[in-house]
Amino acid sequence: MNIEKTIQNHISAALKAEFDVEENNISLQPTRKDFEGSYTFVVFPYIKALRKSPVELGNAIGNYLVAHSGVVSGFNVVQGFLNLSIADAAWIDLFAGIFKDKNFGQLPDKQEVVMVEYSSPNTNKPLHLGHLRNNFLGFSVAQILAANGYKVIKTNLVNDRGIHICKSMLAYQKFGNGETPESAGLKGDHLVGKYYVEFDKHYKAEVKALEATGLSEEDAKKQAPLLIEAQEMLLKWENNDAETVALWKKMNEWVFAGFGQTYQKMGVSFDKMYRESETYLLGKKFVEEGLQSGVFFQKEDNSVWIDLTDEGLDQKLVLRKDGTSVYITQDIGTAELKYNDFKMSKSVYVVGNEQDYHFEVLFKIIKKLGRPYSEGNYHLSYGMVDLPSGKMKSREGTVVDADDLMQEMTDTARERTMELGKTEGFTETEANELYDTLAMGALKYFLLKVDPKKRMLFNPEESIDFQGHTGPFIQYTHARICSILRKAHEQGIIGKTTDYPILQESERDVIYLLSQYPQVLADAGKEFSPALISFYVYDLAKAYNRFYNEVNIFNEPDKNAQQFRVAFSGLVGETINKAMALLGIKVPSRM
RNA sequence: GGUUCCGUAGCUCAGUUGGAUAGAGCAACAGAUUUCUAAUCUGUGGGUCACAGGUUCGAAUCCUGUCGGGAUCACCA
Repeated sequence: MNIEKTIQNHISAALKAEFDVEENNISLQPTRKDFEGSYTFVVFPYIKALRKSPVELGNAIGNYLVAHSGVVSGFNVVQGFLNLSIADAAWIDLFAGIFKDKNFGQLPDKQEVVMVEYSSPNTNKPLHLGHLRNNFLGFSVAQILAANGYKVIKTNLVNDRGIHICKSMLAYQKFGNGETPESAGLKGDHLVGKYYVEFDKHYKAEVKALEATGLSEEDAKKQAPLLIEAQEMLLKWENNDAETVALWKKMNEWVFAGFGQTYQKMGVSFDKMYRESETYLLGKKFVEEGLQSGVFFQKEDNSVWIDLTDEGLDQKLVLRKDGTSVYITQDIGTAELKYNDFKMSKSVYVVGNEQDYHFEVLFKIIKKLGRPYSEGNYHLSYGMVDLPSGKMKSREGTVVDADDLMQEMTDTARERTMELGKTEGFTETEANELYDTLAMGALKYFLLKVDPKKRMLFNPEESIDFQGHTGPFIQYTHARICSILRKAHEQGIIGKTTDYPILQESERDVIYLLSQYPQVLADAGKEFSPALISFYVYDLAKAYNRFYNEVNIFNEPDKNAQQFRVAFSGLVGETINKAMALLGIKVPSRM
């Protein structure tokens, strides 16, 4: 039985019976802690039309609910707020209903395919902190949508071509001396990243030298020999030059091997990988067709553009004058390919908010081209991750490397666990698994608890915190519950949901939270917001911990109460497990 | 400069369509363990919700303006 629905229906009925008012959209809110009651109905909106005082109206509805609803046991009216107390029997009934429902937390099948594209790395440098937010978000959103009843396809569009790759390749060619990941003792992505930095160093030196000869900064940047070489290399690549392609393939393989390891540690996965090198030609084809049909136009230098001034935007380049494709060219091609593969009705792009403009343009172009996937495109635009020292800049070396960070977190988890002396009874493998679980739990929770749309600050000291509003706090609560269930099992206590005499305040709070789970899940799916789940599961863990401190299970003389509390703890543990899984976070049974 | 997002406690963040005395965590201070895991729990202090107007029974929330910050406006991806 859903208490909320029951009350809403009876308020509607009360308004109809007592005042002849049709109102089917009744909104309830949880009662503030300082007042008695569980649910509150605000009567203000109705007093004017009914010409009643708030107290009169509140009393009338309150009395009606006590008499008819079967769940409201009492009420009080403060100003315009009708606070309703719920009978224990109704809470227990609610709990029993959830306990029985094996599919609790899985919403009905929507018969709809949704694609979530995330990660989308460049193959010229290793992943960093910003990518962590992206990957955790993307994976979590995919889990949340699946729990909402969608068929979800996770994809990763790898930007494996373009001028940036050529920069790494060129620098490797010039300064690499045949180095390999094995010979350098580096992960492949880190090795390639090293040469990207190398390129930038030499390029800057060239620019400086040119400026010294009297060139303007702008001209110097365009005329630096290294950049020109890189541009030539891109042209050669697009013309399938054998040597260039061979080098490109070799370096890409290094990077993919490195990324694979990182993804595994992050605990993310994909159903399908797309490579920009496989989609840009299709994009070019659409540009040509669009040029014929007049969606695009060509300038004198042969570059191709779209005019979006009628939409309040600018003109945007879609093909360079040398015929090579740009970022958006391949995105047009990729969109087509993805749709052909999966015929999805919604497509979510998890990409940073610095690309808001890019996606606005992309979606408009798709519409102008009249593609069948013109609708349902959504840019999940998340804010940057800042450091206390300011913005991360890969070229200036102020990035936090993803691999390093995850390793540090694991080290910290190990230290912390040992300090607390909690490793007893663990094999070495189990212990290492635990450190990993805790480390990733802390990191993921830290990055996911903030509203995705907002930029956030990454404070290294706070992120490794294991107390308070953190992943490990929730994991700890789960481990505690498992401990109780183990003991109950040993003592042969079976959970049940009937014959429970009097509920504690903290038990009511927990049951209320449990009942909210489907709604929170639906909201999180609608908003694409793992943060909603994060806050929910934290609240649940906190409420359970309060119960844990106030109430004892195994010393409880009343066997009915004991059995109820075992069932109760089990359900909280399961719900924590489910909610954390939506965030991509594992929960240990001991810690 | 145009567009756009943001400004809530010392710090990091919540605050669902406008609802009561604006909430958590961290940090500070004071407590709780003969009993199921103290990575826990309880309590105290801490606020001009950037500022000024407006809308109304009622505004952190909606509207206008001002100030401050970010992103973007590339033949980079």
